[in-house]
Amino acid sequence: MKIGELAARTRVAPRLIRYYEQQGLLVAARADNGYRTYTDDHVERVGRIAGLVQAGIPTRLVKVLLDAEDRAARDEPTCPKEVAEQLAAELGPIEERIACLTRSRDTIRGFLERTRHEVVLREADAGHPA
Amino acid sequence: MKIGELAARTRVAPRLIRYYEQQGLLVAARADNGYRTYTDDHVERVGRIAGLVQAGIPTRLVKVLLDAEDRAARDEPTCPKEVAEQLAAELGPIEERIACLTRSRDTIRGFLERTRHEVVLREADAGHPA
DNA sequence: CTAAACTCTCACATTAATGTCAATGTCAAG
DNA sequence: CTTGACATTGACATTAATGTGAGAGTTTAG
Repeated sequence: MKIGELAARTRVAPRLIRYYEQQGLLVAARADNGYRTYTDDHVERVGRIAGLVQAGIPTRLVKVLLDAEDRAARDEPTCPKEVAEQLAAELGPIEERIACLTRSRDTIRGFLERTRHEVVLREADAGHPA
Repeated sequence: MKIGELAARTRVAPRLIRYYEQQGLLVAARADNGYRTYTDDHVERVGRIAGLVQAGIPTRLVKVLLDAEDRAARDEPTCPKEVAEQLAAELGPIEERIACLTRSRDTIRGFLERTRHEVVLREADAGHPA
């Protein structure tokens, strides 16, 4: 598929897909005409990249992470010591982010539950007003 | 306490603490001399702000979130419909971020486990080489 | 064949979060 | 009282992620 379809499927702007490629997070084959061509695998890859970037992971680290995932997927647990150190250094901050977001998620859920009840009550009132 | 201590305790630069205040995420009392003064509560607050910002939540939304948490803490489940909508809109993206980060966390953990084993093995080899 | 829709590259603008520096004021210790 | 550490404000710089537009080639539908 071409970049437009990939963009549509991932809801990531073509501009960004090219940017991610430029940052080395993504490799795209080229058709004879120079157009980038992608496979279904790229859909997941781009989604993952965008997710991590939106979660505040800078592209430089996203690269390290995805490289690690790629190796894991290929059952290649070998990983240069230096990379392992980078990963280890990221673990803490990532866990903090998860904790922070989880807490906010729970807060929001709590609010929405109560709000939904209120709405229901209000609708009930509207249904049979005094 | 003054801004320096708060910065040290939260590991957030004074520059940013002031920035967060300017964005309305934080209210600081002022001493007679104009110095900002903080309480212990601010330590947690600033930590939370920094955590969310680093998790990719823009300050504008952090404000909405923290306002909600404040209300929840005060048992004030009332919340303008408009705010509830904003919260609802954030929920999805936040969950995605959590999912993304969680996956990366697991990948990293897996790697580190295996790496640790390798290191141990290598050390063992070093201990009694052929 | 032609027009519209896509693609390419390149350049420039923007936004948010942050760093940095300068000029000034305050405070605490010697 | 002076010096050094810290605070204040304000201006300016930077970085990363993104938006935007131009100019040129490609493809597809009519």
